[in-house]
Order: sequence, then C-alpha cells, then structure tokens
Amino acid sequence: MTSTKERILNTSLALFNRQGERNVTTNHIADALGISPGNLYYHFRNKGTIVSALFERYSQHLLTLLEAPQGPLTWTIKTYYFEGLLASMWQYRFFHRDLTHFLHADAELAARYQAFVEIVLERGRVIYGELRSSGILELDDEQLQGLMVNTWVLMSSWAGLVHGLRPDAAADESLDESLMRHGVYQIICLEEPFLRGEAREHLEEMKARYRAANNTSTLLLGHVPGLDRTGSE
Amino acid sequence: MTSTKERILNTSLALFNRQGERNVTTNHIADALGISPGNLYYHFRNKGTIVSALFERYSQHLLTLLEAPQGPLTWTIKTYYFEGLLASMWQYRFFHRDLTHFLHADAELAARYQAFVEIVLERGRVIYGELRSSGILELDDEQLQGLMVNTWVLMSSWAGLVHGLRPDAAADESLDESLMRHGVYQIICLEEPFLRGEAREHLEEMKARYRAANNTSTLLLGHVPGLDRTGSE
DNA sequence: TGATTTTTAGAGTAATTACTCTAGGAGTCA
DNA sequence: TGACTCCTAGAGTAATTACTCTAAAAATCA
Repeated sequence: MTSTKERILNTSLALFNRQGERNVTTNHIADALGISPGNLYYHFRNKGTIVSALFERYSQHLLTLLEAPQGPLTWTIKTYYFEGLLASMWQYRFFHRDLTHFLHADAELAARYQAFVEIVLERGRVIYGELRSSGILELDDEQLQGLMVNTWVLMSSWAGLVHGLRPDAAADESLDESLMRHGVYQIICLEEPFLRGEAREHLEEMKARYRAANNTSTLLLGHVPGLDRTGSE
Repeated sequence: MTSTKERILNTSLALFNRQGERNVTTNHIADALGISPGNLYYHFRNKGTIVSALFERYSQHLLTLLEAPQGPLTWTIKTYYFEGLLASMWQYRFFHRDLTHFLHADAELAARYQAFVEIVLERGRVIYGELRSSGILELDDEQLQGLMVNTWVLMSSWAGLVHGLRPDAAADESLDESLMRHGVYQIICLEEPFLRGEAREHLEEMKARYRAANNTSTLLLGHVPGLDRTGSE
C-alpha cells in the first residue's frame, strides 16, 4: 500500500545502512525493489535527492522526539529518552557515516544540517538546564556547554565508531542492541561527575543496566572469541 | 630527492584530506604529481594499497608518539601532549573520515586498525593511570575506562565532526588551528571533574588557552559572520 | 661497453554507474 | 468512449575510473 516513493526510501535506507551509500548504486536499489531504473528516476531525479529525503526524515524524526514535552524530568527518564534518541540515530546510521561527503556534495543539505545541529544542541542544553534547575545536575554554564557538545559528539559518532571496531555489527541484530546500550553507558560516564540527589541514587542501577553483558572493554576492544588478532608485533 | 613512492603517498594524503578519498581518482593523483598512471601503478598495485600505506604511516606516527617515555607527568604536559596527538590525527583526517568504508573494503586493514586501537587505548589508560597515581586524577577503574573511551571517541571523531559543521575548514589553515584547540578544550571538559591538586590550579589557565578566541558555541554552531543560516522555519 | 634491472610514459580497456529516453500501461475524469 | 495525467519498463548511453600492457628511458652493474 505504501507508495513507490516511500518504498524507494525504505529500501535505500536499508541498503545504505547495511552496505554504505557509496557501495549502493541506483540500479541496485531498483533491483532490490523489483522496479526499473527509469521508475526510480521518475520519483527521484538523482541519488542525492534520495539521501536528502532520508535526511529530511531523519531530522524530522529526531526533532519531533526532541520537541516532545516531557513534563517533570528525572535523570532516569532523561536517560531512557537519550536511549531512544540513540536508537533513532542508529536507524539512520548511514548518514553520519558519510556525513562529510554528503555535506561536501550538496551545499543546501549542508545548510540544513547545520541548522539541524543548532536546534539539537539548543534543545539538549534546555534539557540539561532543567535537570540542573531540579538539582539533579550540578555544573556551571560553561561545563553544561562542554557536556552538551561532548554528548553530541558521542551520539553522532557512536554508530560509525562501532562500525569501525566491529564490522560485523551491521549484520548481527543482537549485537546492535548491546552496542547501543554501551553508547548510553558512555553518555552516563559523561554525566556521572555532575550528578546529584535522585540521580546519584539510581546511578549504579543505571550503569548496571547499560553496562554491556560482556564487559565494556571487551566490546569496544573487540576481543571476540574466535576472532584472531593480527599484526602489531 | 624523495622517492616516487614517497611522493605518491604525500600527494595522495594531501588530496585525500582536501577532497576526500572518494573524490580522488588514481589518475588525479598521477596528474597532480606529473607522472603517468602506469608509473603510479608500478609503485602501488591498487588504490587500496595507498590507503593502507598511509594508515601504516599514521599508526606508526601515533604509536611512536604514544610510546615516547615522558618521565614525571604533569597534567599540563599531558595536555600539550594530547594536543600533539590531535594535530597528528588531523594530518591524516581523511582516514577517520572514511574509516568504515576502508575497513569494510579491506579485512586485513580492519584487523590492523583494531589492534592499533587496542594499543592506543591501553597506552591512554596507562597515562591516565599515572596521573591518578600522582594524585592529579581522582577516579576509580571504571571511571577511568569510561573516560578513556570517551576521549578516544572525541579525538577520532573530532576532525570529521569539524568538517561536517564547517565545510570551509579544510581550506582555511588558521581555522584549523582554532578548531584543533577547541578539540583539546573538549578533552579538558571530559577530565575536569576528576582533576585535583596541581591540575586544578592550572585548570582555568588551560581552559583559557584552548577556549577558542571566538567563543566555543560560536565555533561549533557556525554562527559565522557573513554566513547565512538557511531553513528551519 | 653491454647486459640487466628499475622506473617511467602513455595509450588503452573493461567495467561500472548515474542517468536518459521512448513508449506503453493504468487510473481518472468528461 | 476518449483524453489526459500519472506511473512504469527497459534498453541504452556518456562518462568515469581503476587498472593493464607494451615499450622505452634511466639507472645499475659487470
């Protein structure tokens, strides 16, 4: 029932995520859908517009999440909330993976992306600001800004980083889960020193929740059983 | 006097950094050098081996820096030291920019990269461990590990992130300088809550040193004078 | 010097790939 | 029914690009 246009976006997204935009040709996409290249180009005048449309989806999705009013905010809720954000970003991980290339190739997209990041950061500052007002976070304005930037760096790079260290991640769904949790764990590490009151009480519980089953360093360092380590003397 | 092989690597690196590996063809490289494609392929059997050789340079360079004995370590010295690391990473920024693609395309490189990251993280843990022993850093093992991972995420993503937000960065050398300083600043933000003693005394001084002249948010958010902001209502 | 190896040029190619064009089916509306 | 628009197929193409091949210059060596 979904329109061809939608279907093109869906399969493009799936293929981009799995194989990287660079390795997915337009003919590829058409093939995967069982439609003709002509048809594809009827709906999108070039490959870039597909990427651009996917970014639109992505940014809208994220901004909607970010704009949702959330009433009185506890640290625990905020953390679940960030988990959701990270999951959404993971769904569009192809984008951050080749971000530089996309922005270099399309000036208009670059402008949109920049505006997008501004809003995200602003919204993030508001959230952290609320937590501070509630006495959950104790930091000054400058520290808040620093924390915010580092959080964004972490969130926007996490998927790519994971891909780099664990190339198998794209295939294995259960791995995804655990790696996303690790991402949240790292965010908690960022915040931990500033946490007070309610948050401090839940800290250990939350850390345990997001600490990967196989411990953190194992995951990040890729001591995977059955995977040989090569090189370096 | 430098061998053709070296010259190929040098120009490749320059072109890759400036335009992205994806946008640089082998014929391009040959042209830039004023040599024939045949000659280029005499020295490197394919494009991937160029990337691979550049990674070798990069990793050796970084590991050498990391292995350098540094005697009694103060936090200030450590920070200068990290500044140097970040600068070296910036010199090979093309690599982290397309990391996922390279690792996906070359399994052997992936293994080498993984081993490389392991060593870097291990060495980083040692450094932070030393600072802790000296009473400069106050944190437990788990926090140290979390800090280390976040530092690595930041360092390895910073160049790409900067590129994304400020596409003009590649061209403008002075901008590079200031953006690298901002990177160090963000690392300081990561460490700040754990700093004690000597480090606390120098904290403000160091923050001031690495805080961008135009303030932090301006840089990251790209409120550049003369650059129009588009979109988003 | 001549023989041999290393390095280089440069024309060429096979494959890929983003994209076009024409023509025809399918739905809608009069 | 016919006209008109929307959607689709699929063959085709122009351009790019990683890479090959042959032959000759340059360096090395006996």
